Amino acid sequence: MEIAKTYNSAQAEQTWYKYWLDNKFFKSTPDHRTPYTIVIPPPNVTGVLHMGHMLNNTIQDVLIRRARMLGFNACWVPGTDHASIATEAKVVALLKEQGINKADLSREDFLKHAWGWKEKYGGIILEQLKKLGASCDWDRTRFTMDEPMSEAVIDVFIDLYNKGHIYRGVRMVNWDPQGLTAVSDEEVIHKEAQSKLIYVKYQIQDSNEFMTVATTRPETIMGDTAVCVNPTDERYAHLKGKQVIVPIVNRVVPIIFDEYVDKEFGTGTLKVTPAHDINDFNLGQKHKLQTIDVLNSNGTISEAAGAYVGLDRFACRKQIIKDLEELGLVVKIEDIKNKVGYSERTNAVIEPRLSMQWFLKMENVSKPALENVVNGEIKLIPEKFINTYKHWMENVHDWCISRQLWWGQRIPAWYDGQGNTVICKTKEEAVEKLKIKNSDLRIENITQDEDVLDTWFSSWLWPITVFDPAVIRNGKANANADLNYYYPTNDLVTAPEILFFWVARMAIAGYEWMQEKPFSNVYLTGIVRDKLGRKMSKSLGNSPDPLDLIEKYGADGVRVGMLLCSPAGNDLMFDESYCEQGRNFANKVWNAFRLIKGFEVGNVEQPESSNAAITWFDNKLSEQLEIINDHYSKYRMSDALMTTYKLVWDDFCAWYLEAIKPEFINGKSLPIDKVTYDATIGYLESLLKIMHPWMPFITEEIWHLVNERDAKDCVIVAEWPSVKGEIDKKQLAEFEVSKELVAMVRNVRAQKQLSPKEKLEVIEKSEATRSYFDSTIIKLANLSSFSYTKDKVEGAFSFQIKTTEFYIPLAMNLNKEDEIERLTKELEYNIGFLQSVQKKLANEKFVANAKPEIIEVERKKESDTLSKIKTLEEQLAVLN
RNA sequence: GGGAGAUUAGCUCAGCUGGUUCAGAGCACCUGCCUUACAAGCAGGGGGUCACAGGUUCGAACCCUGUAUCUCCCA
Repeated sequence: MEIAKTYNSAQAEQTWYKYWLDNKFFKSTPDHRTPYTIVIPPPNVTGVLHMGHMLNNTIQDVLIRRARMLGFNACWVPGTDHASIATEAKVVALLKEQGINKADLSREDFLKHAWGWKEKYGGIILEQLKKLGASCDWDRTRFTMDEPMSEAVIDVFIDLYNKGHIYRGVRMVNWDPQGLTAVSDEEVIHKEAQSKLIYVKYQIQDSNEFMTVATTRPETIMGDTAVCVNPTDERYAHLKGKQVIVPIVNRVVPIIFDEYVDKEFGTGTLKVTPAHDINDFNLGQKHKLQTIDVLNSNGTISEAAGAYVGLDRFACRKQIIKDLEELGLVVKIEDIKNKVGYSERTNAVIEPRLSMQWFLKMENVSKPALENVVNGEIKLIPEKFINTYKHWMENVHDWCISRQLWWGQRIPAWYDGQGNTVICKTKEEAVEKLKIKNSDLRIENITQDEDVLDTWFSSWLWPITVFDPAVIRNGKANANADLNYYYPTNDLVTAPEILFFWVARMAIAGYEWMQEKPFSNVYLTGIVRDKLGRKMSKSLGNSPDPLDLIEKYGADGVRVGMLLCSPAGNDLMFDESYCEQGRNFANKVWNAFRLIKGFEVGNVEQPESSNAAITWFDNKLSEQLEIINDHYSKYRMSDALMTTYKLVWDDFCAWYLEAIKPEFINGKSLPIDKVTYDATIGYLESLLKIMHPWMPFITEEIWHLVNERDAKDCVIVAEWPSVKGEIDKKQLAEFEVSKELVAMVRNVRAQKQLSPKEKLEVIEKSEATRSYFDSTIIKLANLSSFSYTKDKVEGAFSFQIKTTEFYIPLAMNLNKEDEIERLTKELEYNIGFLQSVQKKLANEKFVANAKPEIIEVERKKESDTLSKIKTLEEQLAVLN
């Protein structure tokens, strides 16, 4: 059979993904086995795969594939998030392209368009995940706005309302003037900006005196209802009880005194605009000030301002500065740096705005979610995030859950137009309930709240409702079989940026409705950045398209590449060269397979060298597998991968295969004996299993090329190899010395420019007459013989490994000067080393305080070095 | 402004309880090889004052204090 020299990834990926699907290997249903469950962080339904998804989902797939091989009933639930604001923005933009204005559409018509868009483009990202090899149970695919999932959201709202955790009120919210909706604190991104600090003069009423107020937001002057100074500020003490005139609108407002004002900032005076700043709002509440909202929802100046009506807020800012200057009221303008909030979804500058919203009281519901992370019931990986989590949970604010959008779950609040409100699922129920409150109820006057719920108000239920959306109303005691079996899930893999958005809230929901954590471990990945440390983003154009990478390097190559550079919780500086490394590794594996496949089994005796190599690799495999398992248990993914990489490349390919490879004589490879061949196939299969979670496609491909197999005999469902009971560490150490010896011989060849084909002789100075790996050494170093002597061999090239001396008799004459120089250097180093060791041992305090085993080690070092020095001196004596 | 973390080779990172010849790995680099599994490879090699300054200790990359720089989170 002709096997291609390089591995063809595209072909294998297509074949095996389909094969796995056809054989339902990803499918999970409850059975007698222990479940291992991951719920996917649902990507936005409108999203396309980016590098962050790649990283995130590769890690999940590695975990789920390994769990499957370990015999767990592995279940990875996929799905998408309706992402209300992002999706609605996209649909609005799309309609605009078609010349349709959202404002001209009814709610029903708009939703029809939105669903149409979702059906057409939604879920592209799930198809892309398949290219990556994601082994999700696709039959379980969920969408946060699926009918049953949405119903659960409403159940939750009603439940929380009935428990008294939800209230409605006028509060200062983060308003997105472009998306025309409130957004939560977490959806505001604060960025540093260059701003102008304007010093404006306000005249004191009935006086010619002015006071100067510094502001970065002069366009809100029309909403000023006070000027505030610090009560301890001497400069303004005489103004107690006075009033000032607000420029432009000439409103007379009081001067108030409050500790809140920073004497050092600006002029130590603050204009108070309760409608447009949270702190001013608080001041306004405290001092019972009037609130004048001078902005419309879209960021233009409102009627209430009395000036500049209809002008955009930023245009107004420019204009008002100009006008104030003309009035001679501007003292100076300073350039300052300050933080400005932007909407995460639309990038518009956020406007603090008073509006009627729904809130969830967080104080009580969040308690178990805090406790159980702090006490380790839910583990965060890496642990450093516990501090961040704790800090946030201890200072958690009430959650604004209403959004002025249409795409999402509509708030189940019903009004009768006469001031009565009821919370219930249907209009029919609302009628019944309102009737009790209002005897003159007119059904045509009943309206439902126009707002929808925050997207996170549905995704916080994800680990529960993907299994049983009805559990909220049925109660935990009546949970279905799926939820009972799969909940709590095992691992959650997500980005630290949504620790509060999502992770904390899922924990809250878990304890609220299941009285149990939603997951045991939260693995937090880093942000994928480019080589220069910049976040990958569309606008920068620095993000490669993951699908292009897959095409170029193969899915396995990209998976390996991603994980080679991804420490948990730290950002990763991604570079395509990692994918190249991944692809090269895949190719290495492919070629190892080609070599083995090319062996011709003959009726020959097993060489001693092969027998020894097998014994060694048997130990090595177990030793390394143990380390790999340990890395997995600590979620050290890169380490687990690198250990696997080296086990395959260095131990298996570079040493084992070289040791057992039949000799090549007269243009023909000799046959291999059956015992060695079978052992080698066995090792290859074990390695394929160990590599499978990282490189699912190539391992499956080779698995089926190695042997004829039954339809269901696939590496994806093969049993994870086990570590053998007793690992012979001594033998492993012995082989390390042999490797060193082989390397030394190769080194000598290179130095003396001897061909690798020329056989050399090596003699070891030792009491022994043979050791276990002699024949392997002869093979690997290409020796004519490897023998032992009790006496020195004169005139031969000599070197030491540990404390043992070796000789290589060479036909050519050694250059005396070179040898003396080499040996002298080594001698000097050893003398220096001896001194440092002896100094340590001479230190009474060291001997008194250090642990005995440490002192023992130092003594050993001393004696070893002494004997080494003795040997070197003897060698030099001979040369001189 | 408040909090968390980082700084180890050219790059990306390990270094877990302070003690093995402990200063490591992978990549990159340099030298030599087209040696019939693999040039996407093989063999060999160079490279770090562990950010800086103090301190604790018999002993510090590791613990403490301060400084500098960077990153992230929150307000």
